[in-house]
Formats: sequence, C-alpha cells, structure tokens
Amino acid sequence: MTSHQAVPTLDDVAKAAGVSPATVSRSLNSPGLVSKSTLQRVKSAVDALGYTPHFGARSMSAKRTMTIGAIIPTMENAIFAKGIQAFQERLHSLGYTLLISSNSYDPEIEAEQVRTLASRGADGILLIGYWREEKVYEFLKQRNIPFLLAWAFAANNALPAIGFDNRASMYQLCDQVLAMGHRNIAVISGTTEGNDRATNRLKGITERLKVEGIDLASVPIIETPYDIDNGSDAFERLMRLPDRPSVVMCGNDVLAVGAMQRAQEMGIKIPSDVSITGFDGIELARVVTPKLTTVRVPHSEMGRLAADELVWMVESGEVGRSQELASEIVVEKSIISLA
Amino acid sequence: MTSHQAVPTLDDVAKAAGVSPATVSRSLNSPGLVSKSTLQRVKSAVDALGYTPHFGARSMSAKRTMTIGAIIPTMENAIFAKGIQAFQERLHSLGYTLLISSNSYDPEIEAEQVRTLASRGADGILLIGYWREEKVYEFLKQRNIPFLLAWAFAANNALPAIGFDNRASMYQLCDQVLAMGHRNIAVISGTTEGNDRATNRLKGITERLKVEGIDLASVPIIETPYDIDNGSDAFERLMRLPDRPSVVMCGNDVLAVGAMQRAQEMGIKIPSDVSITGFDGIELARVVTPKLTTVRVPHSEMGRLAADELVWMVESGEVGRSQELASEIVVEKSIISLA
DNA sequence: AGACTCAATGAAAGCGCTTTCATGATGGAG
DNA sequence: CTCCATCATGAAAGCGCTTTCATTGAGTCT
Repeated sequence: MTSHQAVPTLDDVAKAAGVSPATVSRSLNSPGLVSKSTLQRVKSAVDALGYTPHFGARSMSAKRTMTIGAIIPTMENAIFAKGIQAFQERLHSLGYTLLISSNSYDPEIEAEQVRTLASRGADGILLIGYWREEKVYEFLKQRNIPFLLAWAFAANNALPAIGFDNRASMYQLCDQVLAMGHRNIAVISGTTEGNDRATNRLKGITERLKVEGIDLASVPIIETPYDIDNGSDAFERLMRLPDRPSVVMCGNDVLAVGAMQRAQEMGIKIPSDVSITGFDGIELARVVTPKLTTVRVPHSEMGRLAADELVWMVESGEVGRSQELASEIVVEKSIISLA
Repeated sequence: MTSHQAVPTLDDVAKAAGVSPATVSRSLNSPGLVSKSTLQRVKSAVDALGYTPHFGARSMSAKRTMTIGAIIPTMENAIFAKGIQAFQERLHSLGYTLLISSNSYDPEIEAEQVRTLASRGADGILLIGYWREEKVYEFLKQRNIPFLLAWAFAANNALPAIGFDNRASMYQLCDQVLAMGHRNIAVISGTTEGNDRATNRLKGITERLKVEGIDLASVPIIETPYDIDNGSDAFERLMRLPDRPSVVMCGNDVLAVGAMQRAQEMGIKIPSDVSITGFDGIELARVVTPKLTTVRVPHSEMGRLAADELVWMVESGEVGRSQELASEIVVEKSIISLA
C-alpha cells in the first residue's frame, strides 16, 4: 500500500519532451512564448505522464496562487449558500479557486481562519459583515492581502463592501408592518453581539418604532442564535406573554420559519392570529405556508459582484470600491392588514 | 498601496530569536525536541513578527498538508450542507483543514477538481457516491491519495464508502406507500444519468412495484434535476395525466417540496387529493405544511464518521473500511392511507 | 555581406520550509 | 577521571517550480 510511484514533476516532463524545465514551465503558463511544435511535444509529455503542477512549489516561486478565500459564519442553513455558490461560479470562470471555511459565528475561529488563508497564499479574502477585531484587519493590511466584505453595506464605513443596508432594509419592512396597522410588535432578533447584520436589523426596527412614537420598553425583544428551533422557542415565549403581539418580526427567515412551525403546533393561525415577518428571502421563505413576508436580498448578484470586485482588487492592486445593492420588501400571506 | 512590507519568514524568526532556522522549525512542529528556554524565545519572536508559516513551502518539504478535500455536487440546496458541516467540524478538531468544491453535478468539472485537490496536496479526498469515470479512480490510486465515498453504500462494491443504501431505503419507503393502500403511483426522480444515488432510489421503487405485480409501463416517471421549480413543473405534468396518481414519490425532498408548492397553487390538497413523499430528511421537509413523509438520512453522523475514517486512512496508510448507516422512514401528514 | 533585431530556448538562482547529518555540551557509569 | 550515551542545536541539502539573464540562430535592413 505504501508503494509510492513517484508523482511526476516538471523535470520529468522536461526530460520526456526533450526540453528544459524552463520551457515546460513556459508552455504551461505563457504558451505564447513557446513555438507551436515544442508546445505540442510538451503537451503530449504532460498527458503521457499525467503530470499535475505542484501547487506548493508553484505558489512559492510565483507570487500568485489564483486562490480566493471566503470565510462565512455557517454552512448549515441556507443563508449564505446561494450567494457563495454564485461567488464560486464567478470565480471559477475567472480562473480562480475558492477556499471556503465556516466558523459557527465564532470570532476566535474566524481570526484563525484568516491566518490560515494567508498561510495558504490566498490572493484575496471575502468576509461577511463589518464587525471583527481590529487586529484582524491590521493583519490583512500588513500582509497586503486584499479583502472585501459582503452581506452588509454601511455608507459611513470606508472598508470595501458589497452588500445591502441591513438597517435601512429592516426599517422599510417595519414601515410596511406599521402601514398595515400593526402597533403591538414583538421581535425575535439574531444574536447581536459581534454581529453587525443582526444589530443593524434590530436597529432598523427600533428606530422606526421610535419615530412612530412607540415606547420601546413595551416591545418584547428576544435575542437568539439563528436556528429554526430557537425561532420556535422564542415564538412560544412571546405567545405566552399577557399582551400578545399582533406581529412577530424575525431577524431572518430561519427564525421566522421556526416561529411559524411552533405557531402551527400551538394551534395559532398565521396570519389571522399573529403575523410573522422574516429577512433574507431564502428558498425556505417561499415554501412554507403561508409564504413568508420578508426582505429579499439579491444573493446571487451579490456573490457575482463580490467575485468580480475582489478579483479586480487582486489583479489591479487598487483599493476596493463599495457597492450598495437594493433589497426588496416582499409582502406575502404571513402578514395580515389590521387597517 | 503596493508597498510590500515583506512577509516575515522562518529565517526572520530565527534571526530575531537568535537561533537557527532548524530550531525554529522544530519549535513549531516538534516542540518536544527543543529546550524550554529556546522554545520561549522562539514563541516570542513569532508573536512579535506576526509570523505565519508559508503553506506552500511547508507542503513542499513535508509530505503532509493536513488538508482534506471534499467534492460535492452542489452547495445551493441543503442536501449536503448538514453532512459537510459535521465533516468539517470533525476534521477541524482532528487538526485538518477542509477544502470544499462543488461542481453542479458536472462530471468533467468533478474530474478537474480532483486534479486540483491533488495539486494542492490534499492528504485525502471525500467524494459523493460511486459513479464516475474510471480514470478518476485510477488517477487517485496512481497518486496514492486516500479517498472515501459518502452518501451511498453498496455492499457489493469494494470502494470504501460511508453512507446508506439508497435503493434499499427507497424500497422500504415504497413498502410503506403500498401498505397504505396506494397502487396508482407516479415518480419524480432526480436525473439518473451518472448519478448512482438517483438511479438506485428509482430502482428501489421500481423493484418494489414489480414485486407487487404492478405494470411498470403504467407508472409515470419523470426525471429532472434536483430543484424546487423542477419538482413543481413535474408535479403539474403528472396532475394533468388522464389517470391521476394517488401518490407522487419524489427522488428527494427538494423535488417533493416543489411538488407541494405547485399542488397548493393548483388548488390540489395534500394529502387528501394526492399524497407526496420525499427523500433525505432535510430541514425543508419539516417546515412545509403538511410535513413531508420522507427517508431520514443521518447527515451529521455520516459527516463525522467520514471524517474519522478518512483521517484514519490518511494517517495509517491502511485501506478504508466501508460502513453502512441506517436510514429511517418518517411518515408524516403528506401521505394519506387509502386502506 | 555585415550589422542588427527578435523569437525561442536553456542555465541557474532562489522561493521558505523540513530534515538528515554532524557537532558540541552535559552528565552518569565504570 | 575517562568514556560514552544523550540531548540540544546548527549546517546544508533539497523539495518543484518560476523567472531573470544569457545564448543561439534566423530573419531584416541597408
């Protein structure tokens, strides 16, 4: 089992093709510099030997790895799936390979992953959201590794980001909820600590309610990690409140779907008894009954644009340009108008 | 912007700590060989400089990369998400890094990804299912890269695999469907070409129906890629058939949820008008109304076990041991008993 | 026909690390 | 006290590739 038939190297190819290693390297990387006939011979030798360039060696001599890293909070639910898929597809067509890692929303692990990606020579890195320890940004800058933030956008922040305004989007959704006559509002927010998206979504709600003159002290707010079951439990707690809310606004679709689940189990009718809203516009929101009122985010577009921008940063060496994407309020049957 | 403050190297650390590069290397990789005091000085130097080992260089001198690759068909829906998440978490705790790539069920791309992972020095590779071109397996063997298959298990196949028996599982589900009195059955299968899981699931149904003495020619079967909308469309076509089936068995939960969606749009009641079944037991199946009758697969367990086994293969050099996992028929409200 | 340009190729250095191998110091055994 | 393990460390080779720099030969121009 440990019989190592040596992996063919570039030198082997050179020998087989009767040329110098330099020529093989050129044939592979800048075929324009090599004559047709030589190119042909090299190609044959490569095929015959089943040669694959050694990535480590290559990354050591060349300065580029054609690799982009992405660090996302989770792969478990679909929040990032669609966007990352689009990101990866675009990268692939640009000739780059994507390295993904996820960290269960743990900033320690995230910081470690940044170092790992740097070690591996990632030409650029995609991060989710703004908030993380300053030292992470410092490390990236010191290492001169281009990075881009996604899934968030804040006009007042200089870091390059491609995403949407979480606060404004949720503010708008809250607008809609108020316009439909709801005044007795409860909130199930994602964990806000260290999470700018969750924090800003919550802020979008509270700011809008304040404008409306609603006493925030009277608004029940439960914070919990993004997870279906947590959404269910939070919903149940809200329903046991003496003053039952007419609408429960959730920090994302996963929480909202969890809430709808529990509602059904408890025999609470959505939306006639209670209205529910989500955020993200993932597939889940479309398939539940009734369909979920939510904020639809342009996942795929965001992924594609992020890929384009990050590659541009890498190749041009220029500083990244931020871009705000529009989100869209989608009103479905999970909310009822009291007006 | 292009001001390169050189990335610190191991030599820099050596200089800063006043020791030889060899000692630094040892401090990092086999601290046991280095004296306490030296170790301490090296550690300080590493921190002071913010040193990170260069992965390419390391992988060139060492034979291991502590990297495992996984190639999955898709990240877009949740079919693989949970299992891969568990896989990655286990790998992480074993000290390995996971490299994921997805290929939209394209075997060409998959073959390319295998070579890419080999290039990058993956110590081992996880693949989904059995079917792929023989040359891929030959390449892996020639390169002496341990690989493990997951999401499938076939007792008669020698390749190491950790998964469940797709055929037998679907056979059992079909058992259940028949036991509930259904005889007029239609099928929405995933694309079977090049996909052993889809093929075997379909086979599980047809074999069981044959045993029952049902004429297969009379059983409508639609093949379509795994996607919600495809499930919807296929369902609609089935419903337009003159002899409407009493149950639609779907190749996975995604197709089934698509079917349920369209049923609702068409005003067809599930399960009173038509029953629907899925396969996989992903979250989606739990949140739709009514809940989906499906085959629950132990995603997380499979991911963990696969990580353990693959790492064991890598570290021991032994040939991988296959393991069959049990699946579970989950009967929910999406199916009605005609008996 | 001589001088020159340019395309195609090779020689060799060097990227940052690990790992023999060799060396010096230390300390216990005889 | 001398000898020999033993431990901690250093010197240096080499991993597989890319990339200057130099060289050659062929074509171009006058």
